[in-house]
Amino acid sequence: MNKRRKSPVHFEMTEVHLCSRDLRLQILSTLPFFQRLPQSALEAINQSFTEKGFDSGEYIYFAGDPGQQLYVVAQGRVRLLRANAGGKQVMLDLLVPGDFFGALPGQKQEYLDTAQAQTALCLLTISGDDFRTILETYPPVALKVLDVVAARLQAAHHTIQLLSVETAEKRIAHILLTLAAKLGEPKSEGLLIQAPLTRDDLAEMAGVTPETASRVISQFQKAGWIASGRQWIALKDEGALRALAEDRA
Amino acid sequence: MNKRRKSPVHFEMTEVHLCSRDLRLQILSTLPFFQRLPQSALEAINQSFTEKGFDSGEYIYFAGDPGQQLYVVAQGRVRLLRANAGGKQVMLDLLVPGDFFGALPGQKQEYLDTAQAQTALCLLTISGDDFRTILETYPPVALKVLDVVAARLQAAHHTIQLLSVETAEKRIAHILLTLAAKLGEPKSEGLLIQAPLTRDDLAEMAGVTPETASRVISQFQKAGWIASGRQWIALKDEGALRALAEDRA
DNA sequence: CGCGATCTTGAGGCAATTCAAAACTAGTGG
DNA sequence: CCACTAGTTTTGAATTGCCTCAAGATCGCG
Repeated sequence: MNKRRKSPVHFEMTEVHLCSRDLRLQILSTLPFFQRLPQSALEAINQSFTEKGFDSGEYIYFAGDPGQQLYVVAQGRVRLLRANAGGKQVMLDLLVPGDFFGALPGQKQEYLDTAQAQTALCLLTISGDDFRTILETYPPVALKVLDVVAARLQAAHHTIQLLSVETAEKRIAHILLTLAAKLGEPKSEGLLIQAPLTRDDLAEMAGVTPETASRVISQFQKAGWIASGRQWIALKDEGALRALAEDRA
Repeated sequence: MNKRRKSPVHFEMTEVHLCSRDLRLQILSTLPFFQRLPQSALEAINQSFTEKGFDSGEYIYFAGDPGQQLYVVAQGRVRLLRANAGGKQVMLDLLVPGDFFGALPGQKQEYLDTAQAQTALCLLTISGDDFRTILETYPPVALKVLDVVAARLQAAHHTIQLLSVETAEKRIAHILLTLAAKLGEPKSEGLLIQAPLTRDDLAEMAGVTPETASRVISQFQKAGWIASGRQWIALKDEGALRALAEDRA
């Protein structure tokens, strides 16, 4: 019983992945904040971006590195991390295509967090100054960016609340629900989280140790709420998880 | 020994405090994001704001309340809170004159956190729609607001890191340093944090219980790093605290 | 002076961590 | 095709940092 299944997640190849030229424009035009811009503007903006590929596991930059680049995920997933002196780290965010990260507007000369490729990656990048110029040139874009950053602030506040007042069990339930909403795809196993997700990853998101994450996952599995294996998790009973997460259990 | 001193913090009166008419304009023009605007624009913006007073302890709004108002602190201090079903709460931020809060741009129809007057208060308020109109009318303002929100996101990420990987002791050291940088005034007792600050407040900021906060404060006091009494704390040895906070101890 | 609120301190308990070892998985090459 | 191996996951036992519960001390105010 409790047989572990073969991974249903389709992993990207691990070689560097460059975006094709037309893909670039397509990605840019799909970005929520560049929508409704005239084609000419998109062309101009496209000029300012450079593409860059990364292998899975590679670091894009480290906290403390000097730099002012802004990145946009075209393909793949990026882990945004912070580590303390003791080496323990948190995952602040898991970025998917369309998300931006790096030097946010009005930031100092150095990166405050670490960015790592979770999968093979294609990024579009632009200097902070050039990005600011775009924002100044196209005010509607600035408003869109503001909306995105404000939404992220709310998400961060939610995380702070979880870390402060909730148990490990509830934090992990919350994170599974968030990930499923962001990356979930219906499969035979349940709502599969489409990203290679180790126990360590989960632990870093929930602010617990990998062992605790594993114990909680086992528990959820025994309850029949999820299915999971190596580097993947699928939700089978979202309602039950939500009930637990929201104290309605 | 360890005699407790009389509170050196000057507490505001507890009655509702309304801003004088000219104070309003002065406050608005002092706001970082309305600077460099022509006087005429300031006048127009001023029209859109309404003033509102609150007693110390009063709630401005609760999480879940429907509403779309944006608030700017003119005088006093505001606690931004989130509570869970069990009643435990976190303080997300302590807002001082010039800070805004409430319905951030592009937000749903309800408040996600709770705002409470920590002191007698004078607020300026504007509807989310009107604020958005201002941002659309004056693009430089939108950029300024973006900078502020981005900075808050960084601060929130820092807090997440603290809560995830640091001990109660270090978290409290961090918070004292942050508060001192924001509200500190040099006094004979040391760098005094100019706000009524109970152990409960500290506990809510650090994500610990009031008892733990008290124990840590006692410890810091014995080490001679801080002085403290009822509702106040002053830093005497910032360096030592920073060394502890940054793992250089 | 006495009351209510704040703060301190102690003792016991518990959730989560640490340390450690075993079980499992997926990919590798014989 | 199967055994081998490196990485991942599970599980156990002991430890600990923080919480809970509770009493007592202290402060500031009317």
